[in-house]
Amino acid sequence: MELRHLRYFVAVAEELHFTRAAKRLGMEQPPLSQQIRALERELGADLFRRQARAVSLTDAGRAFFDDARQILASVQRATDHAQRVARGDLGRIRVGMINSAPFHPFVPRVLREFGGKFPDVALSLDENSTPVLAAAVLKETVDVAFVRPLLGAEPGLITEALFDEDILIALPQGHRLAREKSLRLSRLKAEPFVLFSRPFGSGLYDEIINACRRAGFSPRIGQEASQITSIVNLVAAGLGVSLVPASMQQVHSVGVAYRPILGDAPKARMSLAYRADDASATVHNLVTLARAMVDTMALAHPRDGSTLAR
Amino acid sequence: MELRHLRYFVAVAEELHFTRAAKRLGMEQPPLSQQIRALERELGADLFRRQARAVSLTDAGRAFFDDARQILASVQRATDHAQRVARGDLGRIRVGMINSAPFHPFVPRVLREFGGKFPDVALSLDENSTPVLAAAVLKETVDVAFVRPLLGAEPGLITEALFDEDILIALPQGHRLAREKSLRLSRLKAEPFVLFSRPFGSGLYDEIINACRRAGFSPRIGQEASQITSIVNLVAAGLGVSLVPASMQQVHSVGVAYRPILGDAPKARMSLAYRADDASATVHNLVTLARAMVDTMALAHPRDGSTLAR
DNA sequence: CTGCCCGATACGTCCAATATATGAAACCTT
DNA sequence: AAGGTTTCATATATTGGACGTATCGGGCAG
Repeated sequence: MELRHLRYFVAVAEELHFTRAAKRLGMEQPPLSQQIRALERELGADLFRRQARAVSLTDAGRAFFDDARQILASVQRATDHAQRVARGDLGRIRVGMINSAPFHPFVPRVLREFGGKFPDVALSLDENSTPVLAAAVLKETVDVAFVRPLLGAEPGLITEALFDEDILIALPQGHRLAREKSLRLSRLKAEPFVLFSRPFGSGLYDEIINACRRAGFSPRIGQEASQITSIVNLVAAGLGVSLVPASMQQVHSVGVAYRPILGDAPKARMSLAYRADDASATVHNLVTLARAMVDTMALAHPRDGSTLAR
Repeated sequence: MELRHLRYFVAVAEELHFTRAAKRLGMEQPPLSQQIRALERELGADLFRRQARAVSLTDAGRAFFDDARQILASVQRATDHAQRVARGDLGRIRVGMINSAPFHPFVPRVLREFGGKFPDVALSLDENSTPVLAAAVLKETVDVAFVRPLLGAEPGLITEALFDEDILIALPQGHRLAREKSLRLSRLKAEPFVLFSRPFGSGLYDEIINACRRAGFSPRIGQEASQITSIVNLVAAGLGVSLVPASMQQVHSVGVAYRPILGDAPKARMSLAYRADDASATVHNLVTLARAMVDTMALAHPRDGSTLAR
């Protein structure tokens, strides 16, 4: 049995007239009659009663009619379905993001825009550190991730820079250095630092350490934390100073004073990571959308502490 | 798109290997590849990713896989479905029956047997008078009916005699004539009769009137009723005598005395009525079953007041 | 580098779906 | 009652497309 048989059968069942049905199907009547006969032979049951001037459905025909229409509708649905998935109009995307990402307006904005454009794509989120996210993308438990720089290149993983964000000095409120409007890095030489613990760290860690080195000192690590929010909390508690992405100003304005860096300053790069061999349209759509939004963001706020990285 | 494409696609999706799938489908690999390509072209979406040594499903392929399997299962179900309906294994039958039918053990027995043999055939019942049932069968609101004789033959309606049932004299308990064990019809000459009103009557009415005529009198109609149970009730109330099928003995043994007729006696014939052009297997099954049960009934109770009519 | 695995491509064959022509039955018209 | 019309079935020819055979080509392994 082929779908052709079902299409022909439904046409005849609807018209109850072979000649008219054939016309509607864009074919001649004899082959239509033949195909219906073949279908009946295969089923081992008559579907029509051919009376003198009236074609009517048998009981089996009536039963088969309902089923056949449903099947044809299912085929149509399956086709649409597959096409939508192929276009990325329908499906699922698992997005990873570094813990600091939600505080930069860009990331939530991209996700909101994506959700508006592709309402039938289920979006699931996973907040984590950059190395964990990179591994998750390669393991295919996450499709695309907003990450900070990796320590090294991962084969099969594309990390596409989106923008560079300024890094600010985070000081406990009331700290001696907080009286200044802006500071050179070297001023932090004697201060205890609150930073990522290395194994959890991203390339951002190296970026900061190197900037300190260039400023002539090696930061004294007082406290370690694995998440950016914890770092801000420790600074607020007066346990040390830190260097954090500008977008962290959004949190904890009480307890923490953020000051720009004078002179040679490190940058916090935000990148999009995804599998090099990922053919998924949803991922492609998200990446494309993010790229486009980076451009419009640059036009809208040319000097908001972020600069184009591409 | 044809079901062939879905079958091929499902095979490849299950094997993730064109050559193996082709073998499983009993064909060669090149035409299989071609058909899959054609399917992909028609959908406008790739279903497989052909890597060096590994075939895998794309997102669209995964979506289509689920749908395709369901469609193929639906086709199988529709086929089974139609075949079962054609065999009369599945469906519906609307059975009509004359009001007196439920009191003869035969009718409920046939229905019980039918329900046991064809549990997936929904059985609906309609109790009514013979002419109403005959009209209902022709109008196709009833498929088959247990009826008494019709006044005349109806074109397109087959009435197939099942058995003839004795007719008894129904007397009010304590009636003068109830002292007799059995009576000639002529003894009822002076009695007021309780009978069907003519328009509602079946051929049974004529049968009774004619038997009385043969016995030398025309029955004096005292009361009329449209249903056999009402007639028995009126007799029990002492409003007259009547002639009723023997199976009515089952009701109202108090209040009514039933006496056999001596000599020339009318018979109550039970027939099965159905449309001459009815091709329905359920109807055929019921009619065949009823015929067979008439035969076994005759063997089991050769002298129970019913005689074979065929 | 060579051999092998496996899907794609090229091309010929053949069947089956279709078209054309005609038949047959039933109903309508006159 | 005869002829015409409608409508589905049958007969036969045609053709397109599904399939098979042979071969290619890319990539991985040994």
